[in-house]
Amino acid sequence: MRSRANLIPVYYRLADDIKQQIESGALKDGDLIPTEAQLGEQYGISRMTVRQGIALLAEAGLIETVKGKGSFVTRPRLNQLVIDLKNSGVNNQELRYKLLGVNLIRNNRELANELGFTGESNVITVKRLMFKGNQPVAIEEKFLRYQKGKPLLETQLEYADFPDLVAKHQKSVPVRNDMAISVATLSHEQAKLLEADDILPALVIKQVIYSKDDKPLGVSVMVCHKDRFELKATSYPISGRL
Amino acid sequence: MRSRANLIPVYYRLADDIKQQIESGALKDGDLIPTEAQLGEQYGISRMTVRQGIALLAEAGLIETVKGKGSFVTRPRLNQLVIDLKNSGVNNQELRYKLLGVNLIRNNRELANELGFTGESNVITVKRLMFKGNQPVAIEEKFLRYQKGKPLLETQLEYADFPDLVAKHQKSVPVRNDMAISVATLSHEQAKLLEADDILPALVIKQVIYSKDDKPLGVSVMVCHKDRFELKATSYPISGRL
DNA sequence: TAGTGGTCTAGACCACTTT
DNA sequence: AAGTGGTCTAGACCACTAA
Repeated sequence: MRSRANLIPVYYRLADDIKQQIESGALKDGDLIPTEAQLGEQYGISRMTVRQGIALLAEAGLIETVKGKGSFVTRPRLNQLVIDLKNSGVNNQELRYKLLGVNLIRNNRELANELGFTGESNVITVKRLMFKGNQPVAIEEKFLRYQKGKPLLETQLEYADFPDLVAKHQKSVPVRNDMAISVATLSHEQAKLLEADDILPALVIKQVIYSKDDKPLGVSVMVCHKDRFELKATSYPISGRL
Repeated sequence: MRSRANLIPVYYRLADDIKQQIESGALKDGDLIPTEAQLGEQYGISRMTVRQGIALLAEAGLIETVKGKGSFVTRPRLNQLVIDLKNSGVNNQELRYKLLGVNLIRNNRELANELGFTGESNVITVKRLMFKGNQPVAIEEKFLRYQKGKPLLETQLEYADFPDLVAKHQKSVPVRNDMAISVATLSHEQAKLLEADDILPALVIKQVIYSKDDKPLGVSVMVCHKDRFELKATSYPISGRL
């Protein structure tokens, strides 16, 4: 029953109406929203269409539906924060890259084991320096499980982000990326690259990308200048989709 | 057309089948999956049911559908990492809390302004120490916009996480949580609380919770012992729901 | 037993893309 | 013009929850 004048689907309008009621406080945490049948009646639409709207709200984390009971209002899940490496902070548009070196380290089973690359003894390393303007902000070192017949292209090495690079070089499909954020002190060499003092603390961001069977395919370690780099996250972006 | 023997919905089985094909590499990045009509034919189900399965895959970030064209396989979005404060690392189950103090700071418009609490001059502060076992791992200081007639309960102060506390104390509904992760050096006082050396670097996690109209409702600053605390994130969890 | 959400059908018309 | 996905209908039966 979409109005001809506007292009907004009915189910979307329904979802937005309820969202407004939640954000204004008219519907509070724990409240039941009207049943699907009631909403269908109110809006003069079929139940399947109502369900589309309700699905949107559930996706956004604004409601939770329980079979046999109804749909309850829940507070948005502000405990879940999302780091978007494509946009916020890390692989930002403003950032420039300088390739420091690419190496194929052969027959080093020790290193491979340390990285979790089981059954492999050859490791590819890629080292880059990240700049904001003319200031170096971070050193990034990537370790890739060696994959025969999947050469790395120059352009990828310089510009591709880590998940992309792994996807391009590996035959296994990458399905998970784990990140650990910690603090370390700059080594002499690192300090020189970042044009910083020796003893300066630094933010360390380590990523490990896994295949379906939990085999590590690649490891990335970023060492970031504490005053020039800040990692940002925001709450579950799905909430914003409505 | 659900089999009587199993309880798994058809649309779910369809989605899982395609997921397997993607993760095994049979369907690659950029490939078109069969059209909705074709899938309906293959599985002997109606188009609306096919669409339910396709919606699951799109939610998981495994495909993207384009009107008039079809559904394309996309690599899982490993650039989006999720920090789950409820489970991973921060407000962990294993952590214990010790309340250090609660204060109502009156008539301090300077502090309120600094926190972004426009039009407010009273600020509530809550300070806690977080323990893992008997070791202090982090100092957490929260600043809340003062809200008349919404007292803070003892149990909330000691156990509630930050978004919860804000939700309980504010009349405005919290809708966004922004986080910034940085590095600092421990002050003398902080070092003493964390039973650490004075000059030790520390991980600083700052959160700001906003209402619908982008008014800050609360600020939380966590100062974490570098060797006892590691912040963890993992790729978009929706991918795992299938 | 009555009410709820979960699954599914067999159609329809539309907007968009490609040929 | 033909094919695609997007929206929507008016039913149906089921599983679960509550009284």
